[in-house]
Amino acid sequence: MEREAIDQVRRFNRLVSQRIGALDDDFLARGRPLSEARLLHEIGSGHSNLSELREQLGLDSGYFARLLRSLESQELVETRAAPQDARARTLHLTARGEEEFAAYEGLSDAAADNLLQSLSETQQNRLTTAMAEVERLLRAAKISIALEDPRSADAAFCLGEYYAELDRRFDSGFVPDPDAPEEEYRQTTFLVARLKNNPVGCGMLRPLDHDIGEIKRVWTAASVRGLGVASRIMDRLESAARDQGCKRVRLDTNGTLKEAQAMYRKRGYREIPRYNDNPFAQHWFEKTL
Amino acid sequence: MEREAIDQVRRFNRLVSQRIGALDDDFLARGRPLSEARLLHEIGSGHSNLSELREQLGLDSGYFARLLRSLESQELVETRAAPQDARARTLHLTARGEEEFAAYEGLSDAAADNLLQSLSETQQNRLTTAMAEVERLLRAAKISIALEDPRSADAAFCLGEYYAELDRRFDSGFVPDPDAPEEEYRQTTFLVARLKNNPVGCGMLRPLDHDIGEIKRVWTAASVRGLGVASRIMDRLESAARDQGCKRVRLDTNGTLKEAQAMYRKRGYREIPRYNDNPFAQHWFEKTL
DNA sequence: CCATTTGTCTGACTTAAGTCAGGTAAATGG
DNA sequence: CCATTTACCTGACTTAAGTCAGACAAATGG
Repeated sequence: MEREAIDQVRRFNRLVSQRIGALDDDFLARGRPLSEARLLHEIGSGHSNLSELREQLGLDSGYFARLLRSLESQELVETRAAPQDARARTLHLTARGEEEFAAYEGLSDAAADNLLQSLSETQQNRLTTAMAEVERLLRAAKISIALEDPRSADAAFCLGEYYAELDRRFDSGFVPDPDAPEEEYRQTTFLVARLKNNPVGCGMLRPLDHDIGEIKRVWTAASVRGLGVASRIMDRLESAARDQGCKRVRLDTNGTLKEAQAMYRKRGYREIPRYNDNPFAQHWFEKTL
Repeated sequence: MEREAIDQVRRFNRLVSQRIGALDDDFLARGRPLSEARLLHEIGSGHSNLSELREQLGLDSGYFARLLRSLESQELVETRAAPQDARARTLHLTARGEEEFAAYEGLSDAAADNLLQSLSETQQNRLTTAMAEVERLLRAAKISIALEDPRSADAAFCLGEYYAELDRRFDSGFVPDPDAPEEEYRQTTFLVARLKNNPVGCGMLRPLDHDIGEIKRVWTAASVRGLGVASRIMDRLESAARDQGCKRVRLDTNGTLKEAQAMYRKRGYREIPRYNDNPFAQHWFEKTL
């Protein structure tokens, strides 16, 4: 199973990189080095900030400057001083640049369409559906989850976002608890999910009783919802609880958080009577580990 | 819809080529140019014929020789004269080469596993399933279907394979009709499906009555079954029939060809009474276009 | 207001990757 | 058996892609 999955991924990579390689060569077809074509494409797609773009493409600043000079000498791109900072530069396509950009777009579209056209309609639909799934999951795989100090800046950011959302969604609004004492922090397992170093989710576990843990503050940024981040956080928190010797975990929630409740039930949580005096809680759940 | 599908394909390509690029760089991590690493990998995977491999990788013969010299000087690869032809050479890994090959394999496995490990188990299954689907369909998309003279070598090859298979599968064996007269060929629409110029499927349409066409000899090579090639051939034949003014198409089949019958029914064919005297036919179908 | 940092640029270099024009020896077809 | 083809090789070259050290001017922080 394991072996099969790895082989599938590797076969996929091999096949796709051939295919994609072939598509990329179409870029070359317009008689321009690939790096220039790519840069032109990025500028045309609205990246007008030089340093940001260089950072994103991960290129050496000298090399990048030279690529720009080349595009300028072809009169495809103009650079202007940035309004706020005379050292920085902004990038813009000229009219000719726009034309070239459109030509590349047309080529890329044609290549994609060509691929689709060699399939029946049913197959086309299956292909795009499967591609969307692969894309979604590759995106999800880029998100890493790690232990974090609950007093760190990233933890604070996640909690801030979480509280703001609760305040928006609860009928009664929401006011967070005051900060927990040091003692409590020490016993807390706090996880942060990150996409390229940006925090996009969190969740925590704390002891409730000698063999019961409580899961709290599971949050996912809107930008990454539907990627199963909350599930992965829950997985990790539950296995942490198990490692700490808990037999059961509990959690509470508000009636307006329907998706969360659906997830809890799907993960095997059962509704139980009120076990705390949280004024914002309307449902209480428990799962036996 | 169209637009969305194209965008999905392009988004997928972009995302995947980044990911794959990152995987490929891992090859570089062993301090060897990518082309050498790739060549080593191919030789290790059992490609021992120099000219075949060069052909497959599409490399210049001079360049290829140089790559080989480099691998030889690193004592990773040995070349020997081919037994049947003293001009040709065969390629083999040395013991050190095997070690390096195993190291690359390990790295690739680790990269794939690393990707999988950052997903939940459910997500891993979904990812590999979707990848298998994409792979299957990309493979299918490489198959092109084109009009062909029914007397060409490729058509003869397909028909030969088709008849051989019928002979194997029919309880009574199978003996093909003698060649049709020129007149009949002229009215026949013959299609051949090809994968990289190798014929892997065929199918034909001929007029049966003034507004009825007959589909015959739809065959798919075992190596590409399950990729929907037969469906695509049927699509093309039916639309050819429509273009020729047919209102209905008919076909006959033998009882042992269960998959074919299932496909016909799925495509809207209904069983009808015997309409010809084909001694090998046991079922007759018709579809209104 | 001055030392330092930041954002961009130039010049001099390297490496990977590939092309092209021949050259040699074995095989092959008439 | 000889002219031609085939399979591989070498040497001389090119191009894309990138690295690195340092230069310069604007911004910034104390």
